[in-house]
Amino acid sequence: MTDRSRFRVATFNANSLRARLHIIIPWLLDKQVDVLCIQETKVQDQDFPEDTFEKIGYHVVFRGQKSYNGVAIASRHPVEGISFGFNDNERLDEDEARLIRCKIDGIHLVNTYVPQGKAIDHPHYQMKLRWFDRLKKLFETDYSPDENVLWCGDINVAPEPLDVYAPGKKLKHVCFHEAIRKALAKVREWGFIDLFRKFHPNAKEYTFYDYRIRNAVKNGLGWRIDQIYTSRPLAAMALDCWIDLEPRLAEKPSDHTFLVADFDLDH
DNA sequence: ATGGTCGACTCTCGA
Repeated sequence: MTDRSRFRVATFNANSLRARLHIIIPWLLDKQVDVLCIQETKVQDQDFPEDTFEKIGYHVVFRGQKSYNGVAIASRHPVEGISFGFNDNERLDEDEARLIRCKIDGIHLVNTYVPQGKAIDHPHYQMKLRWFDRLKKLFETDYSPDENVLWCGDINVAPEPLDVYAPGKKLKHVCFHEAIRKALAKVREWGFIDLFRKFHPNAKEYTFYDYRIRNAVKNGLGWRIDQIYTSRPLAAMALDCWIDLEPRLAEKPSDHTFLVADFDLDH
């Protein structure tokens, strides 16, 4: 896996980028990652640790806000066509800190931090439902399923019962409620392949473990709410997709893990 | 598992 055609992409909800640099920087170097999509950076642009990434050979593009949200993409390859948020007429300021797009090595990348939604009877849940509708429109208007498109990030939805522990008890949870799973399914209908599921159809593996649950990893009390989706042509070039628990097992852990995918861009 | 822990920032909110 050292040939030039190998392309490794990862996604990570940092829950404060600056608080996770001790995990992210060594990991990028150790795992030879080409592109890392980051969510919940929780850092304003003027305070972004750009030098830390530049020093290890990564370009980084980002948009953040104080305390909440924030997205970034770190890349060893040149980054083109950077944009933030949606282009529709429902624009919210925070959308720019939740959706970042660019093109790297001929691959169209969309990195999202989907709103969590709070509770199914809260206005934020309606906003979350609309967010997926807007995302579906964005893919329909700006991309073709024939292109190499990769959409990843903290999707904040477990797509299927297999993707959350005790699914029967999560039916009213904003990350598993029927309406939100249907909204996500409609975006997926654009032509996306869920890469983790492509390679691990029956795996009960999760990308997020709540801090508040003791021994959550050991007891399998997690959620697969971070995902990497690709168009069919790009999925055909995928070699594997897996969850790296390193951030969750670190001495000063994160609640999310790394989700990684490898591609052979020559095939 | 049926509670609780982090991170950012004021002290309580968001996840």
